[in-house]
Amino acid sequence: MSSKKVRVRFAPSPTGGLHLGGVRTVLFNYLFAKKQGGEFILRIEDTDQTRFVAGAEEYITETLRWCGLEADEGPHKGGAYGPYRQSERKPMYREYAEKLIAAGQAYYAFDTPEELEKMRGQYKTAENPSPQYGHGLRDKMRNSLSLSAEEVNRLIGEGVPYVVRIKMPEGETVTFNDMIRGDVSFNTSLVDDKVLLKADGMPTYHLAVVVDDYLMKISHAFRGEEWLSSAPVHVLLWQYLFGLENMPQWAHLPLILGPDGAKLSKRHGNKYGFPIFAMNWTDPRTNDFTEGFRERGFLPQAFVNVLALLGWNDGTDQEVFTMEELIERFDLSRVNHSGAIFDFEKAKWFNQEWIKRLPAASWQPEVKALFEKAGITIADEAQFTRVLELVKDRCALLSDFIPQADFFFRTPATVDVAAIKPKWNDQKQQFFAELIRQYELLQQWNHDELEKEFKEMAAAHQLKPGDLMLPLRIMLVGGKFGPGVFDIAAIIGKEATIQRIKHTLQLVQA
RNA sequence: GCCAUGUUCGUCUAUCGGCUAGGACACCUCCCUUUCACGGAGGAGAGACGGGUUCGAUUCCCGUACGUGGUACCA
Repeated sequence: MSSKKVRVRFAPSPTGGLHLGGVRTVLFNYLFAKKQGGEFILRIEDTDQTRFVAGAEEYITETLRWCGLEADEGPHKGGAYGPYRQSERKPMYREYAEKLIAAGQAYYAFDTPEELEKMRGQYKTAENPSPQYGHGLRDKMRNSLSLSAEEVNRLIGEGVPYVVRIKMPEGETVTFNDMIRGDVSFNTSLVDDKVLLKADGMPTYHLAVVVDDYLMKISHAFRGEEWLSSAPVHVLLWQYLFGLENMPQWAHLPLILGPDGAKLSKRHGNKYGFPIFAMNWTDPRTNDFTEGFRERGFLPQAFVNVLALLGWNDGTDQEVFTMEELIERFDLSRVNHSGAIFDFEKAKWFNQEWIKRLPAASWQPEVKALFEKAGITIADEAQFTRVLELVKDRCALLSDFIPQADFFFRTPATVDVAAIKPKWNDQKQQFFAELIRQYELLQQWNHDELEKEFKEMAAAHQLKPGDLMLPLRIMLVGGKFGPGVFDIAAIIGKEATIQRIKHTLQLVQA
């Protein structure tokens, strides 16, 4: 076992966008595999044809690409263990289902959905709100255990639809060692006879995950904690089909929760106003839109960083990690056991850290696109870089660059005159009127010259520079924010500076 | 209901029997900054409850409570 090549897989169902929890599962898979020099496989679990959603698979692939978590094998790039879509592997599953039936470990069941519903209604009580199709009730249903062999053959011969269900043994204990939780045990009497092969011939997740993990030589299987309850079914299947010695090691990851403590869902995003999905997603059937972290203005490095620290830490106080560091430090034994509530404020902090750490060039194209979308054309890339470096400490999201820097490229739409007026007087009016004249004469239009001239003039007018800089800032920026005023004046140039001062002077007088 | 799993500041977490319980986000105060941030210094803020085991429990065991997940021909 230990000498086996590490092969892990992420096996999403292509039913919509990928949310935080899904991406974190990918991350932990990826980090674990890369640290051991193993392989990371993407497998599409599209066994439910009624839930197929166009574009979902492409969305998943693109999300992994954006996050820098690309698979070594998968439907988009092939590999030695394909196909990587379960719908394309359909013929492979039946033989295993038949094998289980032959061994008496599974059986045919002919109950229609209506009959199942009726059974649940009939046996439902206050103490047992969800009766199970298991050892207690299977004799009362229509299956190859309760029916005679002739009857079963006749039904199958007539083409009556059927499913294959696992026959859960009675009174046995199934135990397996979870890499995160340690030994976990289940009493098989309390697990129902899960459907393995559906009436349409497709396997359910339970059969498919076992067969494909075996066929694809998966060594370690990571999934969310919501799967823990069905683990005994999978363990039994491994025992029956391929031998426990070949079973991958399981790791059930703690869930990511919403602010109310329930498993994170799209609902939380709508309710609390933060993204849930990695990227924007619009459901093609309902047109239901869900915002993504990418479009909200997150850097992939930050997004990955946030996810890594939700349920894991390296034991030190370090919180900002590069992908290389994560791969190096990641250790399953340091993954928490309990679910973690997602905190959007903290996520923004991570993003801000990454914006500050990375050179502007690495995210400049994204920000430039945002500016152009806002109607601001960037002509001079070098100057744009200078502006971005100047304001980046003030931005937690890439979208923050627009309000923090648009005034470098266009006249402020509104000027906060109300912040100037109360302390305005004739002396200041005269000061700025002359400042315009002096600035027009200035030969060297740079930060130092602008400041020098400004201060000399303030002294000449017997005014305190501090009382004049805020008005100047508001004239140039429109409000009380932004980097140094003379930096701004230097960058926007003589013409714009003078024009903005003149414009505000008129507003103040009005 | 049953099964599984979990429970340290508001949130993410450290602690693998010695704790005056540490850090980060958010919050508050101050400094820096003639704006806003960034940065710096402080502050407030936690071991669900009850039993054991132990010289000593946040750490180990049991019980209770509460949370979450599961209980589909969905994954």
